[in-house]
Amino acid sequence: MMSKTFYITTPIYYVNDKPHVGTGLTTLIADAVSRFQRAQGKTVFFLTGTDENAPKVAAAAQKAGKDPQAFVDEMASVFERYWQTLNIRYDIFMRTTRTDHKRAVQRVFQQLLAKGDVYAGEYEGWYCISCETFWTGAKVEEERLCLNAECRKPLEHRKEHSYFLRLSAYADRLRDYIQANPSFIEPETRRNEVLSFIAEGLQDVAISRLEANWGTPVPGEDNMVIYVWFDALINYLTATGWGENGVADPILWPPDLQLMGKDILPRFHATIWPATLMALELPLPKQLFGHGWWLFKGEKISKSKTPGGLADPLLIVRELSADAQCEERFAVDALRYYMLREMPTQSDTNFSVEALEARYNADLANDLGNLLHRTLSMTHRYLEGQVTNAELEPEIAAVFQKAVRETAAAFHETQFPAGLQTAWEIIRAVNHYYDSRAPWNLAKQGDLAGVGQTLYAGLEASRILSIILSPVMPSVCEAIAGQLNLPYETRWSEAEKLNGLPVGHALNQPTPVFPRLQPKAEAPAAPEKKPPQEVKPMDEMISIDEFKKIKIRVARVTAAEPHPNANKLLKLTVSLGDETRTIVAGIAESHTPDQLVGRQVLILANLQPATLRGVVSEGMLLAADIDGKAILLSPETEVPDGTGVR
RNA sequence: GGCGGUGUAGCUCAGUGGUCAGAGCAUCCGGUUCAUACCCGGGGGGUCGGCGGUUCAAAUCCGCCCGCCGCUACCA
Repeated sequence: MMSKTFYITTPIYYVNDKPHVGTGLTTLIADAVSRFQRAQGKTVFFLTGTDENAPKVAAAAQKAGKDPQAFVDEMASVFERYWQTLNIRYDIFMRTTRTDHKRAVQRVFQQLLAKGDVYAGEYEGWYCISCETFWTGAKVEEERLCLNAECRKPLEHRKEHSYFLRLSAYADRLRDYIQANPSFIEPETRRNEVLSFIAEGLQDVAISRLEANWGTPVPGEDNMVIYVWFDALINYLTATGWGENGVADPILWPPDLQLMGKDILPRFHATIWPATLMALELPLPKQLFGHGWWLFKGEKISKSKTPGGLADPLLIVRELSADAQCEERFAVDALRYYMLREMPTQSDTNFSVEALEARYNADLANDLGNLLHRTLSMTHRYLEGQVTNAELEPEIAAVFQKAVRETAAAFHETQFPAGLQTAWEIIRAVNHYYDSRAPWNLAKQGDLAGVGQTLYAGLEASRILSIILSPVMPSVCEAIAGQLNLPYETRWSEAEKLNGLPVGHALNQPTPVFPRLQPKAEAPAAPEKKPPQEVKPMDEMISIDEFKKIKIRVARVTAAEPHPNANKLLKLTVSLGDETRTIVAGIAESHTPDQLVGRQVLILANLQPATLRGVVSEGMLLAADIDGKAILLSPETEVPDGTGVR
């Protein structure tokens, strides 16, 4: 029987935006793991792809004036181009618009329906069209805004016939499984998060949506499609050909490693997904790995705050390549190295061009590149470019072997920062060794045998590095092998061997792979670049008539007290002259009650009342928002309470 | 607020009871010159977030507090 293939996946990405450094990181980790596993002799099946069945996609296509299928085709190819440029070698680019996928999803649906793990019911609740999610809870009832912090759009009340996945029935099994198999969810902090998420109680999830035009139709229903997340998760299964007969291919199934950002782990990959597999009586993935996020200057990457160029891997590569005068494919490898050397695992990590450049110079130009270059230069200068001695001193050989072993152990655990750090021990050891042996002095003394023996350490180090670094920097490693006049070798077992360069082997002339980055001349007080003003499309504008519907009035705070049942809210009593109202405001973190009494403030007066933690609020306090901190607005001079604002 | 993390040199981080607490980068000094102004050595720089406790011995275990992060829950 054939041995099990190493099956590794990234999430399939939403096609409504091009890749950024976040999706780039997940995909890069997957590529490096794939290359490493291949180097270990495994057959690898590496899946990435695009999630195309979201109703939002159809809407975006319509807006762009395109046919939805043409639109997703275009976006899918944008992703494929990105991955090609970053030298990502996947085996399958999965797309959920594939008919075999859709058929297989329907098969899952029918199978679970027959078993009772999917049941028909009625869904009533608040729905975010943009996020394609129903939200529940007191907060939603009150504010009717999407709970997704990035979205916060108004929700729509929907009551619809729906199908549910009986997730609640799997909560105990899931919890037990996770506890019995700690390596199922890594790293540990994610595992704890998932366990507490489950402990809070898993609700059955609606897995159908009313929608006729785009998505995977629910079997036997008109105008109903499968919920896009449920549809998307199943891609990992349908990509293996499961849909053909409903039997999992034992060569491929289950996945060995499923990578993703931490945000989509608890709610989807660690609950809905394994519960679905349990319901299908299929083995669960061996491991779900949720890495942390890249931050920009300590803040979460976001479309509004992060300058576009910083988040686009291709622009970063292009700029580095231009600044350093290195080939673009090597700049790609430099970015790959940086991302994996500093990859966020437990917590989030800052991403910065400065840090990338620091790694480039210190690790790649000064260490890796320079070691190869000085070694080859001396070989040509003293030994006519030939290997004259193929015997490593035992001490240095031991260092190499230990580093190769430890690097492999770290890569096996997806610990690239540790693995790369260990690999660099080899470089450090050779630089030390050169310093103690001073082959340039040996040459002056005519001890060419000594020179040959010393330089052999650098040659072997370069050969070994060209193998063990190739999961991370494939193009660079190929170039190193080329300068050593060796065929490009990626098999790890060849790195474990010593003395791989025979006496008499002729080396090629060295060329710097990573030319050193020169410190940028201080830009002569470049004027602060203003981001181009975004032109608001007309549909975000409102008419004067719409504005006239909004009644803003001046009110005086006559009393203020903490909300009896909430710690971020204050309960205010305000006077509008002829009328007194109670207003609940979320300003307890920025204001104390006594700071407010007597003040004039602006309120939105014709807002529907809402109950907030048991207190009816009859209006909304207006305030400027500085990172969530409220700065209250007041009239320029005292005016009669209740004065209207226009 | 609840739950889970985290806080160690200017920066990024190792270090889960036991020599004066470590590495890389940065910085300063020295050496070297084969090499991409590179490499090698050395120095400076830390009350290991704070306060208590356990112990012969704590960055490491326990308790409380503070800061930051994540999930979650009331910022109309």
